[in-house]
Amino acid sequence: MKFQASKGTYDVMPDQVHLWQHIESVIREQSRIYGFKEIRTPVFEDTALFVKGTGDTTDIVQKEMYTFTDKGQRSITLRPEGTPPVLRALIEHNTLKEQPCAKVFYLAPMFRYERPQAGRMRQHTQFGAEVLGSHSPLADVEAISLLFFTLQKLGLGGLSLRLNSLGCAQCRPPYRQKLTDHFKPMLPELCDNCQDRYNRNPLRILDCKIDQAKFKDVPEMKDFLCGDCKTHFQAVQDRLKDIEIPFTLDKNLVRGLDYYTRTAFEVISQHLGAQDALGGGGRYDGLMEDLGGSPAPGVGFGSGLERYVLALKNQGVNLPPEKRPDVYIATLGDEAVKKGSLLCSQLRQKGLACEQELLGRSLKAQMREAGRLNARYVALIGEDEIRKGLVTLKDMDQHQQAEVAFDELVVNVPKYCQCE
RNA sequence: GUGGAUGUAGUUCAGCUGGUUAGAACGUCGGAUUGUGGAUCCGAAGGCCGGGGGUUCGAAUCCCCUCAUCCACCCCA
Repeated sequence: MKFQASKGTYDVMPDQVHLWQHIESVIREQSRIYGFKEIRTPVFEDTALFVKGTGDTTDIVQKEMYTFTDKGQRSITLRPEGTPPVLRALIEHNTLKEQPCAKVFYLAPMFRYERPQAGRMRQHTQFGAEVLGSHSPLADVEAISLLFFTLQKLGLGGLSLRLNSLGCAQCRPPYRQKLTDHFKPMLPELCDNCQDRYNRNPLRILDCKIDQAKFKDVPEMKDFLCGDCKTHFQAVQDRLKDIEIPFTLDKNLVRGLDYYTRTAFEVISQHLGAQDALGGGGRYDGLMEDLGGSPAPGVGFGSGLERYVLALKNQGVNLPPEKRPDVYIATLGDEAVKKGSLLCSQLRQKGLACEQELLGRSLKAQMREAGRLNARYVALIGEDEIRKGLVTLKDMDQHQQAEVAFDELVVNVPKYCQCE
């Protein structure tokens, strides 16, 4: 039996970790600048939270959830998306009663049972953010701009933002009716999938790539938007223009989740394959109430870090260099090994990143190792050094070395090692 | 869930229509330099050729099954 990572999961090995840490630190810093506080919720929740929040007509709930029964006979689900748990937590902790508006972000693993492919994993990591309590178009722009500028800050290029308005509880039902009326006569001509969508959520038919050609004279949401929705949508667009976020209107952008109202958006990258959305989101003015909280509007997004990584690699972005070890301690002989291990410990106490030989290899091999690790200095201790009570300190960049008294080196490290 | 492609040293890959001890590059280890890295040269280690079954005198190579990975559909981040 040879074990391997489960289907759709992967390991981030040590040589890749700095890329992830870089992305995560940019995300945290951007979130701070935009005034979003981090929130951490459990990896699993009561299954009903997603059935109710995400929506039982969605693919996520219908076929993609990791659901199991625990020993207490509770139905538990590994979270497939971040928004319902976040709202649950805000409701549970009465956050909006203490403050009228809350802005939170999360950076956490999500789980969906899907067939893996480029940019789609069963366990993936999402950066998401939510603005709760505000109807203002500015709230929409807060979410969109955090997403967009964070991607930009990371050096992701070839971005485009697509925008649409799905209307509200007042104006969407009539539109939905109009849409079903429109599709009814042509239903037999539509693909199997769309026939299914017709019953589940007719708006999603607009997303279909196969039948696009038949959609020429389909009624459009924009002609049905109520006055408030129209004003809101226009204001979102105006504010985006003010802050110079380019976007295109996409009347077919529907989003797969049931809870969206008004604004829906998506950021896609040219540098990705079929799964080209770096992030997407929208407004969900009814969701707080659906989940048992006091009515409150909200808007947010989710975005996939695996796709950031893919896109960054595909476009060949270079990253800030990894931190190098300050000192590599090379030793020859038993006494030297003991002395070296003491030096290593003392230098570490002083805050230097130190490595020592653990395999007892030849000096040549130790030097090669130091080179491979890109150590700034090598502290060499052999029999000569032991006899004289000193250390040969080699500057690996300058190819120079000098002898320094052991005690002097430990006491006065900065004088000898110019370390960042 | 559907379709296509691919599984050979640690890694990336050769291996033609089946024919002896399965190769290269990079990496690793050692040596040239008995105590000094990245370059160069020399050498070594390292493979149940994804797994199982079948055809054959003979299978990495052909057939079947299976598993896995990748890509795409679907859907989404």
